[in-house]
Amino acid sequence: MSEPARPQRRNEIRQQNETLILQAAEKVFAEAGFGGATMQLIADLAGLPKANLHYYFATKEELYRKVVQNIFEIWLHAADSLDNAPGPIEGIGAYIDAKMEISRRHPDGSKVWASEVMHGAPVIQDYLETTLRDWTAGRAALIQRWIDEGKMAAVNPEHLLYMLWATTQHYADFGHQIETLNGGPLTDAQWLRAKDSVKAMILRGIGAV
Amino acid sequence: MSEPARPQRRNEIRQQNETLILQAAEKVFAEAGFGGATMQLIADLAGLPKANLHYYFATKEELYRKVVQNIFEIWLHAADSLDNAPGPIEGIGAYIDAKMEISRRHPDGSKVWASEVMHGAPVIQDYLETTLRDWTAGRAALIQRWIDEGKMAAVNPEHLLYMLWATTQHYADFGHQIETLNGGPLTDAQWLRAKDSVKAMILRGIGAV
DNA sequence: TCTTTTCCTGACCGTATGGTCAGATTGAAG
DNA sequence: CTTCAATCTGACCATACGGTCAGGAAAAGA
Repeated sequence: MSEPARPQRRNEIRQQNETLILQAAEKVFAEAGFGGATMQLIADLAGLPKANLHYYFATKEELYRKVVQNIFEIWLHAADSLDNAPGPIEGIGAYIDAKMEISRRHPDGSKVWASEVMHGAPVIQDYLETTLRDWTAGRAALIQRWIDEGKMAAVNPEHLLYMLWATTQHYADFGHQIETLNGGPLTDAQWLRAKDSVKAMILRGIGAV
Repeated sequence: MSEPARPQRRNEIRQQNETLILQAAEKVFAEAGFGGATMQLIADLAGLPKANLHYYFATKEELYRKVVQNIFEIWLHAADSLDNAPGPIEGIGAYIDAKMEISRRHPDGSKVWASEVMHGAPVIQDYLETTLRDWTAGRAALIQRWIDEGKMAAVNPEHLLYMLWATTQHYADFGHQIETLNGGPLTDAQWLRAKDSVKAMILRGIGAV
């Protein structure tokens, strides 16, 4: 085997421990916020001594930055569904599907992102001003094109994007509230219904039928 | 004058300092999160010595609890617009107006609430399970009644409520992101457009026309 | 095998934070 | 004026946290 299951190859040690730490960090940052999170908690969750964390990530800020950057990557790739779609029904429908799936599979990441933005984006302000800004402008233009082609109602593209973000991420960021009102975690069927409800209301709301 | 402008009446001293501290606390908690906020920061913002804070609020947790409870009150009263409305156009329209206004006027409160829920509602879990649960059930029934009367499409009432919360609160919680994309704070006209966009998309989305 | 580089970690340090307290100050009551 | 209770605050304390470091273990290279 050239790729053994429990190896101690140098390359893999680094890779393995870094992802281990990043996963633990994402969870702790999501649950406690940046200020409430402690390196000791992250270390315990990762099953490593605290000093080992500082070997891979010099400071708490650096570790946090990596966590946020990872989330941002996932976020952006979710938008591939929007592009190359013939119209809003397929494009926005698929985008909602993708974002709802992220809310379900990566709720911690969503919370860290929300927390970061709520606190004024001290770490990823530059991303907002460059990458996200360009991204938004591009998709707004795409939506405007669909409007001009008579494929949907003349809604404001930016506010439509905000609504898409808000509605889908709500199921992650406010998942605890939803679970409390629901009397427990959403089942597969309930997630499906949530997704369908969101898609139905938004697609009808933008006149794409 | 029985109510002088700068009095030092015992009653008013307490009242005045408590609200002063609560306002400062709301801002600091919103900007830094519970873990990142410090009593010293709150004291400085309130213009009082730190020890004075502990005279009015024994612990950081107690102060935080009061802040969250205050927000919750405002939240609930915003729903009066829903009740006693003849139908969804007036009721939900007014509710969106009210919640958008709160997002504009009390963004800090909204952020503290979001943060509290995201971290698993350690402080207001009982409120979620009692007050909010009853509240939600009542409004869901109201929406269902409108559906049964043919005044709107047969959407899922709970998911409609989630969409209303998510969309309106997004303008407070993610206000920094929106401002960055917008190139500055929203003007009066832009807030009006935001409100109208949200109302138009949601009302059309639920088939209330 | 010997050397070098990477990885690992217990013990430690300086600082910041939440909270305390004794005593001063100030308004109310008689 | 005197008394009493409420209000205020500088100084202080114990703790917890982020971060450091010297030195040991282990893999890679020669």
